[in-house]
Amino acid sequence: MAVTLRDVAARAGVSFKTVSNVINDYPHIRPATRERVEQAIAELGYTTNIAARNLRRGRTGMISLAVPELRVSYFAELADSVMRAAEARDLALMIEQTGYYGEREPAVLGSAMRRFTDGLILATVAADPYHHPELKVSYPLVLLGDRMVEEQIDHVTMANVEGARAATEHLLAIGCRNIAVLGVHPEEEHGTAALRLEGYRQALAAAGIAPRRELEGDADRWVRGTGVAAMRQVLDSGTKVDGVFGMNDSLALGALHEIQSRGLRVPQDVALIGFDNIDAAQYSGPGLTTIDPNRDEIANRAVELLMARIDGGEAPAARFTASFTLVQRESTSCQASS
Amino acid sequence: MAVTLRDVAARAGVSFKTVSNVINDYPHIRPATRERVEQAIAELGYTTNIAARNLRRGRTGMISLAVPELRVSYFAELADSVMRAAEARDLALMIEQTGYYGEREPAVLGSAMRRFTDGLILATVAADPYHHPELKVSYPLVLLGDRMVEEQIDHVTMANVEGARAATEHLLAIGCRNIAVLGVHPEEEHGTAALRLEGYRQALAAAGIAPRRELEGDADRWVRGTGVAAMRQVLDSGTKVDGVFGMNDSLALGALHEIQSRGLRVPQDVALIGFDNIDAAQYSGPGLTTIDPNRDEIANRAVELLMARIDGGEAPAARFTASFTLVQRESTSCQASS
DNA sequence: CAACGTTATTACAACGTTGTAGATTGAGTG
DNA sequence: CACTCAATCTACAACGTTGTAATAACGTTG
Repeated sequence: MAVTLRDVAARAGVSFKTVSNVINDYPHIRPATRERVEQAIAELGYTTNIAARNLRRGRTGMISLAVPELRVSYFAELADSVMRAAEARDLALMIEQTGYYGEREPAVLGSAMRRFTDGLILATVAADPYHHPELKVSYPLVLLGDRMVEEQIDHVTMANVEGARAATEHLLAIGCRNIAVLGVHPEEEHGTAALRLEGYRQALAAAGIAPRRELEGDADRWVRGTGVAAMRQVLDSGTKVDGVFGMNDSLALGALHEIQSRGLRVPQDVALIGFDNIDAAQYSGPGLTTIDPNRDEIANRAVELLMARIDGGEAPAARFTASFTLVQRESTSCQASS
Repeated sequence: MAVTLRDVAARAGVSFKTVSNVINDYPHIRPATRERVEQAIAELGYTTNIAARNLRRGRTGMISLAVPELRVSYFAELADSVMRAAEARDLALMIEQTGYYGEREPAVLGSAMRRFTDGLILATVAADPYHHPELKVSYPLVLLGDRMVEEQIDHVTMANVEGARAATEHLLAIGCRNIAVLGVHPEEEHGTAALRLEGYRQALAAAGIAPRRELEGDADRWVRGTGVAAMRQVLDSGTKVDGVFGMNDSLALGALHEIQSRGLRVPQDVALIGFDNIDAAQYSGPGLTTIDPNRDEIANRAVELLMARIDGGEAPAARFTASFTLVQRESTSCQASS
């Protein structure tokens, strides 16, 4: 069944080590020999036994990515990006799930499954940066998260505060003055919700506008359903709203639905902006303006950092914050100024 | 760095094979010995080297799942199901992507990456069952697809025709008589689109209703945007529509948007049903009635079949069609009968 | 207490690959 | 033509585990 180096060697009339050399591009091989070996490989359909190579080399060429839930679009798209980044470096990627609230993080961090791979990229949920699972693991680890919480570990993050601020400023720039924010976690001091709320408030403050609690819609999970509810909460308060910042796109899309079902027009009556730039944002009607956190950049940087660690880099923990861009679509276009 | 069986053995004062025996639950070990070994393992933080075990055992304990695109919700949710099914059997899962049109299928089938795993579950796109990549591979393979196209290979599929028929019958049952269908691929004879269209037509025929071309909305990719366009195509034709069957949920959600933005109410003016039961279907307003293809059942069966092949089962190619259920939500409720 | 049959443990040989170091070849040089 | 030095190839020993088979320990029994 399994064709080995020895089988190929026998067929080509060389030592099995020569076959190995051919495969690994050892420079000093006569063209004639190389050709004979390659032909034998082709004839026998040899493929190298990865388990043996891994054992010998002491590494697997696989890395793993742990995300909360694959079925959350943002993470599916992130996984897609990381997969491409890994592929570009000839690495295979394994995906693991830690649960929506990160409840399986400890299990994943300690998992035997992890032994399949050379290192781990962990997309933390990290609502509370001080209540972390044991991150002092003995293998290469890169964190992908909202904020840099852990001093000793490589960390790639996105510009949550700045992005949220830019989103809010965009609404201000097109004339909105009564801007709601959706997705607030009232009790939380760290984590994405707190950071993006901070950006929102910074923008308001810079424009000389005081934040108002009735414009802040709460939402625990950031999905469409809670977006609908949060929008409802704000609109039902009776306050005037001419702009909405959804702290992620799902919230914004939920809000879009609620706004339209009340007979209000987007963007004419209410302008709307999201955060994440998931695929669904461009398919809504109107298309959703949003902050693109540059997943490709995040993914590439994370894989790069991880590889450096795997290769034994002893540099101090690296930090990287990805750039973001504002993607303008119809949900904030041609707004009549207030 | 790496702790091996030998290190543990030295600490526990036994031969390294005894340690191996403890780990592998060999029955004849004295309790005292077992305890000593287990303590040594704990103290040294030993974890077994998977590469070595794989090499020795001749298998990896990993399987791979190839889907077109992870960012398509249906596949993300399918991957989630397969991951759980694999986990339940102590298998690790690797995910690969074959591209929206399956253009990377040949690469994945022949990929060296595949050598990491003991077998492959391939979610085929299979628009054309006769234009297949080389499926005569030498490793265990299970197909997950719309229809059973290949005689020689284990195949798990869903009841596309029956599901579509049930969806359409549901619309008929609540009184719809002018039922549009969205997502038609006019030139295609096989594949999901053709099958679901067939189910739609069967239901109409059984009710004594003739199909009408102007009620069939075309859509190449099945995403929200094309759903909007397909719905527009049908409504712009000026024909009366009181029910819509989206051949998947994304199409239906796109249609929902188009319908509502024309001031029509769902379900009062137009009832709407989808197919797939993706998460987003329950977050729309109104919630989307849809056909649930029972991904968990599909996933479990596929993993089961694959394991049997990996274990050397020589049974003739198995076929399995998952059951489906109709999930009723508001988009088809309390419809005033026509 | 010798002989026996379990129960526990261990020695040894793989699994298929790559790194190291040594052996061979062959061309160029004095 | 011996001599040197690359270029080319090969022998051997790992990597850390598990399967096989042999050995050691230990109660039981006659």
